[in-house]
Amino acid sequence: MGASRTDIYTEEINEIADMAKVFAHPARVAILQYISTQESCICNDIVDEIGLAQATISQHLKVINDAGLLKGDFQGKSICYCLNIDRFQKFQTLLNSFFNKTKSNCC
Amino acid sequence: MGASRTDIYTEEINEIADMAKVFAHPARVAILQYISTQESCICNDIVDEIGLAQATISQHLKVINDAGLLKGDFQGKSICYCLNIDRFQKFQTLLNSFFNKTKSNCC
DNA sequence: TTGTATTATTGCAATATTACGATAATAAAT
DNA sequence: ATTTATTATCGTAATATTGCAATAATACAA
Repeated sequence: MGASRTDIYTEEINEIADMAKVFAHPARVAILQYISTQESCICNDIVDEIGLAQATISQHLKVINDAGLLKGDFQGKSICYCLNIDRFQKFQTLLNSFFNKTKSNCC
Repeated sequence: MGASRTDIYTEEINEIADMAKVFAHPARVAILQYISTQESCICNDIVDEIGLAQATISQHLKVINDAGLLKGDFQGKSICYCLNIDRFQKFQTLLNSFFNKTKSNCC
C-alpha cells in the first residue's frame, strides 16, 4: 500500500495519468511556460527565474524530459533547453480526446 | 521541506497544477471515464468496476469532487454521481489555453 | 425503532514526492 | 593540467499520497 496500482487500468488511462503528472506541480508548469518565452532557450536562468534550488530545478527538468517534452542541446558549457513541440502537441491531442469523449458521454 | 511551495508561482500556474493533479492518478481518470459512460450515473458500482477498496474510491471521489468536477444527487440510499460539465469544460479550456500559449511561444 | 444498504471518515502503514546541501560530472577556457 | 561555469546526481529530511480495514454516518424500508 502507498504505491499507486497501475496494473488494473488500461494503457490509455495510465498514459493520461502519467501525462497529467508532469503538469501536476507548479514548478514544472512554470518551467515549461518560462522555457517557451525564451528566444534562445536559456537553461540555468530557470533557477534564478523560479527561485528554487538548482538541484530541485534539475530534478523537475528530469521529470519533464523523461516525459519527452524537452529537447536539450549543448551550447558552450550550458544546455539549451527547448520544448519538443511534437510531443507537446501529442499531449494536448490525447488529453483533448479524453476530455471530449468523457464529456460527450455524460448523463 | 517536502511540501510543494505555491507562494512563488502565479495563480494561473497554481490553478493549472491543481487541475492536473486531479488527472494525475489513473484511478481518478478511470472514475471520470466510467461515470461518463453510465446513463444513470451509478455510484457504488465504481468500486466493483475499478477494483479498489470502497474507502479508496471514496477518497478519490472526494478529490474529484473538491475540484468541482462532480454533481452528486441522492437517489434512494445511494448517491448518483454525475460529471459537472461546465466545470469540466472550464478545465479543458484553461488547459488548452496554457498549451496553445506555451507552444506558440517556443524557440 | 431496528435493520439494511450505501457512502464517508478515521487511523495506520507503505510508498512517492519535494526540496536542499554537498558532491560529482561535464565542457570550455586559460 | 587547472580553473571556471554549468548541470546532474546522491543522500537526507519533511511532507504528501495511496490503499485498506474498521468504523461512523446517512438514508430508506420494514
